[in-house]
Amino acid sequence: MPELPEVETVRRGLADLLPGKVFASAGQRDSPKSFPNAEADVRQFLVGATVRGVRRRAKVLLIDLDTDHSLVIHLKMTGQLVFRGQRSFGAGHPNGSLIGELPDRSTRVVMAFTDGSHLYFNDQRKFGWVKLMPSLEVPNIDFMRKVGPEPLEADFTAAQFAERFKRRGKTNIKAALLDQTVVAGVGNIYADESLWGAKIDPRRLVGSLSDADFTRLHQELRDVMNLAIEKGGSTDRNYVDAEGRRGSYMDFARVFRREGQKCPRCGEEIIKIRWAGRGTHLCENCQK
DNA sequence: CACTTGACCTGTCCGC
DNA sequence: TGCGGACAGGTCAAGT
Repeated sequence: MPELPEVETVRRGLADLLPGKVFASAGQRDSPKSFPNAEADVRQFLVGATVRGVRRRAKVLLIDLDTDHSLVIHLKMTGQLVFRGQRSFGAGHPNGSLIGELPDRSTRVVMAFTDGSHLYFNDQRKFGWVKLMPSLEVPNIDFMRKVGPEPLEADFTAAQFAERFKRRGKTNIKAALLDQTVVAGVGNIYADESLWGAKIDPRRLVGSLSDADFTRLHQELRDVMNLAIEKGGSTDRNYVDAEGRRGSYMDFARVFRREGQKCPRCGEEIIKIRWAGRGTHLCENCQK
């Protein structure tokens, strides 16, 4: 999915577009799991509600409403949240949208605003969801209670980062990085990219890493995620931002999806293996 | 509790 | 061009 940099890019787009808009309607098209909300709640707390702001926690988006309710949204693997103004436009429009007419066959939820604009939730694989709930309950859902700290917070130190991994000492560093309860927002792309940057083999046991290893990994993870946000995220397949545009981080990736190419650091061949249940890219020559 | 594996879905690509 | 299988950026539940 959409990992932290992609979700943050969508958040920034929506934060420019949505505040002040008033919901006119919202409903699922053919996939009840994508929008599992009682019709009565939608009528009472969403229709007529004004958007106050858009937040992100880990890979979760939060659209806050003036009814003290929030739309809680997870894009999972293939989710997209695409905004369209009153005048609809398709591929090739000057704004660079890659998405054509909406809704399309992967549109699961359509949200309309009173000014005639729309927000579409597209999700090919139907893993994602849009849930309406009281804003005060959001911190109490299981995921929010368990999720680890935000890696890009200014006061998140290398020492705190290393400390978080202690309870996962017997597993490998790749699996631990993907564990959202250790640190929030890391997915397969930025796990591989940051491990390459820190020169750490993804198969290493967490317990075997030194303080210096954690310090490098902490720095590389923050650097690569900040660069990815600057580039509008990674579009490997489905990901697009709030206006349907692709991200360009994949042009800058060092190992992810670059198997068979030369390592930009040492020139040896980048390989792809199956590890921690995921496709994993590395340079065996410089990641130890 | 820590850890691993399979399930949830649809679409695409690759080998036969 | 058809078909089976593997795989795809993420969590969960259920197993050991």
